[in-house]
Amino acid sequence: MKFELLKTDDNARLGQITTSHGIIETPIFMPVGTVGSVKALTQEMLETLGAQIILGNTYHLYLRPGHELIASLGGLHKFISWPHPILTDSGGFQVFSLSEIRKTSEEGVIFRSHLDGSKHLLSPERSMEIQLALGSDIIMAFDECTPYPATLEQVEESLELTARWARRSLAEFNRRTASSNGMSENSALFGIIQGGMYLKMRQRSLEQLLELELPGYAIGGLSVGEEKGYTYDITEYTAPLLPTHKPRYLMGVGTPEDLVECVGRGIDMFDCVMPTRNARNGQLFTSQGKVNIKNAKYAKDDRPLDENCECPTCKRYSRAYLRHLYHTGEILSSILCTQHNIHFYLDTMKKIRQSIRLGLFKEFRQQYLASLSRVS
RNA sequence: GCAGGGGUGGCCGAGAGGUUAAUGGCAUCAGACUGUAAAUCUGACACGCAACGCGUUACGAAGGUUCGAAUCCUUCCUCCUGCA
Repeated sequence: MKFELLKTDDNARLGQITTSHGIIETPIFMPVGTVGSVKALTQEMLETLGAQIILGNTYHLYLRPGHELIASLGGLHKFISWPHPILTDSGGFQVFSLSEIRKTSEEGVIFRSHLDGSKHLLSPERSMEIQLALGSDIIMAFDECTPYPATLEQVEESLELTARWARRSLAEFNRRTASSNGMSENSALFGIIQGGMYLKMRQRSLEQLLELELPGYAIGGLSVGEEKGYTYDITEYTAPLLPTHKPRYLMGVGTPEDLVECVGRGIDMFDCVMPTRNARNGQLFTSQGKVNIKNAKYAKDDRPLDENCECPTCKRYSRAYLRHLYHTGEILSSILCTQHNIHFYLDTMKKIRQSIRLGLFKEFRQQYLASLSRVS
């Protein structure tokens, strides 16, 4: 993996990540495909929409169908027929989201499978083994996504654990790939900064992880229920302290506004479940703001969802039809709505990149944010 | 005609004298969703109002018994099943 910083415009950065499965233009949004599928979309559709990289999840793919099975079938890219870049999350987020059914120790985390209740240990070593078996282009260190709210002491303890796990992740990565710097021919290991909502703790976490000189860094533990101001403040504080010539990934963020705001604070990569999940629940993102397609007011509305949108959904179908599909529970509802939302997110990133290229990011940001608050 | 069983809020369906404006489910309306245990979850859902309270009307219809009835009695309307 190689990262080139092509241009900056204030704090916004235009760059390019080269992996063995292709080039990623940054800033980028990465659709989430937890179990080897971006829900409701085919790989063909993702390609048509211009997705450059998608996510997979260590915990979920380990449970089903199993990383060994995937490895025996030639790796995740081949298994799901996605010849483009893939990033896998380490399972660190499941430490947070499955807190009811897991137990954390120094060694790692014991999960009770949400599928059958069986016990499984996920550790830095295990996470590396799984992600390498999957053949992921970008591998995330195994971390603990610190919950919110948390006291200073809790945050400190959590970030220290994440740092120790990061060291172990790196050691295991190097051991398995016979490399020395978290970067093999096929994969690169990214570290994750924790530290809750405390700037000092963020700095501490950052210093610990920078020592490892990993090929890329992520900011984790945001958008976990905190007030929006924190998300931006922590990002604004943390991002500039990360190495200039390495990619910066803000994990799990966010809304369209978040993307623009955080590119403006120096972020290169984003992923979020929001466009896909919300699409399935009838909430669509448009150039004029959010639209709840289930609302009665769209029953007789024969306009396209977003008149400014070039996606296959908007070019062909009406709001009335989309509402009908949602209300009748048709599978096509999820498909068309997800297609639109992913298009909207990817298109936003494309416009962001273009504006940075032209040195007009600030103008774009202002105009974009203003348009989102229009009534639709 | 005889025997038996029913009619409950938009629909289905509980409740069998008093915390019942009436459990549930569906439908409807609105909201939420941020490294996916999510095609999920939450709220509203008789009507009116100066509305975390008050008033009115409600369990096929009309009477009645009772301090009190969707729940008991009478008549009527109506639906279903079996036998003729």
